[in-house]
Amino acid sequence: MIKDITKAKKSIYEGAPLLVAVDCIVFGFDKERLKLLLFKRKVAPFMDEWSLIGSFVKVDENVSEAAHRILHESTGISGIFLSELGSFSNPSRDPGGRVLSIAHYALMRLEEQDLQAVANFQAQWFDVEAIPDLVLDHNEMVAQSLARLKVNAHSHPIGFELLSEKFTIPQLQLLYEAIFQQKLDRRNFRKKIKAMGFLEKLDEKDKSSSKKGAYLYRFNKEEYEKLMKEGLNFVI
Amino acid sequence: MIKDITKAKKSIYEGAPLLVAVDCIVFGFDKERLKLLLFKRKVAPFMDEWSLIGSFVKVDENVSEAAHRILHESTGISGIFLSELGSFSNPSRDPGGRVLSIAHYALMRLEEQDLQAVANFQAQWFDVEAIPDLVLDHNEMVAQSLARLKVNAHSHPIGFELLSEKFTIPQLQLLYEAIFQQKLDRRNFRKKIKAMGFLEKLDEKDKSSSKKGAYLYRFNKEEYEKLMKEGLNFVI
DNA sequence: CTTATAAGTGTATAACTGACACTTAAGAAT
DNA sequence: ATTCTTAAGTGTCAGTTATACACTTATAAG
Repeated sequence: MIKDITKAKKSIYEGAPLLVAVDCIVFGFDKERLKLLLFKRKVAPFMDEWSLIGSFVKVDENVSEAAHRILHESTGISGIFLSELGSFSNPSRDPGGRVLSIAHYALMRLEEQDLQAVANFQAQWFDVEAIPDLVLDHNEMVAQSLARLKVNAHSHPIGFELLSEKFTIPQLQLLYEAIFQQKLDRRNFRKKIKAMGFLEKLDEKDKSSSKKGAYLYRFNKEEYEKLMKEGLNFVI
Repeated sequence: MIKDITKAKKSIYEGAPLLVAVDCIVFGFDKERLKLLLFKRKVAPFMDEWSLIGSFVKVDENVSEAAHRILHESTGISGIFLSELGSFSNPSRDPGGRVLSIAHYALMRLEEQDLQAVANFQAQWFDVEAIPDLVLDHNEMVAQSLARLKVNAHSHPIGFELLSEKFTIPQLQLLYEAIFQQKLDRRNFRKKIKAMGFLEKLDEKDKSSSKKGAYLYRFNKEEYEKLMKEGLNFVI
């Protein structure tokens, strides 16, 4: 920090600037499986290889703004949950130059149109169980994001960023099973999640996955925030 | 990322480079209280104001290496636990220029010599309950670090980075009380921490804080790592 | 009207958490 | 020598929470 910036510019970076980029690890949930958004690069270098979406931070924006902007420019997606994962700064991580990337992971609800829409951007949703080889250190970024997601899911109702406004309890359970990568007991899951008190049962049913149909619920955000302030422990 | 680096250098940063710095939030524990290491700046700007230690990342090192190097150069401290907190990137955070800082928090054992040694570097250990106004956004960095420390202390035996090799259970309890900012029950604390199974009782006593003396313990790292792999839940 | 399928529900046992009070060791004071 | 002071060390019980587990119900399909 602020030793002498003018000197720093000259002595540290002259002729070999350090560029700052943002990469986004975008997770979505299509009511059954956890998905990851990837892009097929259409230009050199790494033409035709799969990659996360990312670009450079501009001088007049902070990194969070950059992440939102880049995501919007590259996919049309906006207004979703984004959280900083951490920096990836190995000096030789990018053969094209010294680029430090601040990875962000994003969570979004996958509606029908999202599955279509991203195709216009040469993007594709992959099942997290079947992620291809990615450019640079992007596989490592994905692995760290999944680990972070697992940890955070224990203390935040992350599920609600990933589900559409109305969802069934079996859908919510599928999501948590995808995040934790383990089967959960149906009865105990329902008991716990209901006991937390921020689910609102609706009078509608979703019959897309069974004849009987499952009741739809809604997440009561006010109730949740009240509970968080009191120190909710969200253990599934 | 990697759209076209040559173009990026030109169009994004020409004449207004974005510099990358690292700031270190260094916590220590002196067997009684949680402390924070601060520096009195001896040069303009912000002469004579208190500040965290930080400097610029060099082109041939990653940010973690930079944090260790900067800490060593500024304090003589080396080989301590360091973890990335996150980026601070408000474009106007530093009036001297566009500097993005990646904050790292560090935990260290405070031995007698450390209390002396830092004086040679115009540094001073402050009680975390009494931190002065700091330059730039450093107070915010400290606040976020304390919050992170609180969260992490629940899932990692952070205490052991902050205590010297041999410690008593009452010292360990004081540390957790400082981190969580609440009193804990002596009997229950002892019960839980012992049940975790990675404390080795020694035949020595520390009589610095009572006539009776408290038994010294040692942290068994192998045992701890074995437990972590099996999925230890470190809840104090 | 039978069948197949996923949704929905309750209970009993074990494990854990949290509250709580007296005894002990040893130096200090008399 | 005896008493006093101080922090260290110890166990139990009650309440809560976690886990394991099996049958009934609603409805569309055949």
